[in-house]
Amino acid sequence: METWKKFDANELTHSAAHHLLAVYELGTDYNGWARVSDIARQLGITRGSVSIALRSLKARGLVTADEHRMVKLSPAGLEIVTDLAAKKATVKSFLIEVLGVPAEQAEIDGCKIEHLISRHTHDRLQRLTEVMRASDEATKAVRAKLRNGSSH
Amino acid sequence: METWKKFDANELTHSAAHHLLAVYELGTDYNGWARVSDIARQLGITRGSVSIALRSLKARGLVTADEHRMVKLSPAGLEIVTDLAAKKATVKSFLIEVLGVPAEQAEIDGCKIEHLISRHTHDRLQRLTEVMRASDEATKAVRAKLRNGSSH
DNA sequence: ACTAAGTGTTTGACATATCAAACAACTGTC
DNA sequence: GACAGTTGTTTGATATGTCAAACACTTAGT
Repeated sequence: METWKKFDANELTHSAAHHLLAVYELGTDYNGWARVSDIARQLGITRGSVSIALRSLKARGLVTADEHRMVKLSPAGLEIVTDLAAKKATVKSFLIEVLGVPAEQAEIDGCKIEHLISRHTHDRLQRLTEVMRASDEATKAVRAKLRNGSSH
Repeated sequence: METWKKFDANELTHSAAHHLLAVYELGTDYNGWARVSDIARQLGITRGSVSIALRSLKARGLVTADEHRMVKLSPAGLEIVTDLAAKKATVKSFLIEVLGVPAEQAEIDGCKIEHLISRHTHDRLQRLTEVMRASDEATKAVRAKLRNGSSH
């Protein structure tokens, strides 16, 4: 069974995923552009580390830089990060709303797994989260059962 | 937000988790004892890599070796791996039974996240899986809604 | 204009996880 | 008992992700 080795056959490492997310989030304030320093600050790592990480993201065509060293997501990078942001949101909603995990723990767990789930799992998880949000009697009953077992 | 950096503040890396699981699983056939070669074969990596990985697991007191170089989980290692095996089972059941993810994809996704979820999330996920297995009318109705949305 | 601060890069270091190849020590077979 | 195969370890290599420190360049303050 060699499934476990496919871990790093992911498109994105944990580190790369968060660098891209940082560029994306910082960019919303500046028309898509972000600076190395701000990325470093946001991720809590040094400018040097970001500089090196961006090197390979540029090489992979996921980010671009202009003559003033401002950094921006490429179309390919934007596509990846959009997908990632959707997964992040779904996982977080699921953990908090459906499972009832405390927000802080949901943040920690979600952060670790958001970029690892497949398209398929994401779709199904999103569907489940939507269904569980409904307020018909059947759903309410299931939610109630779920709550009762919380003293685990 | 520095939550993301806690990724490797995990007790266990992906690699360490799978080495421990391998010792555990191989051990069931031999009274708890496993050999480096068998671990390597099971994980699909070289004996050398396993040898090095075991070095640090020994140093951390998670596995022990006897005079014939047979490897065994320590009590601490066994405790960790028992917990891990439970998470693995829960995540897999959830993905397959509740989400309806195909078994192979569930294997891939589950393998990536099983060792990353917290105790809390595991408990809640287990509860959800149990609740969704029930065959009362309310649960059936929710499962039906879930299925209807599968054409995503 | 000068100085101080901030910015991006590079370098050398370390840790993890892997490989291939070489090695020494058993195990088995004839 | 000798030779072949298997086993566990070590070594040197590679790749990623991080750090601190040094460097050069730009920006601001006065």
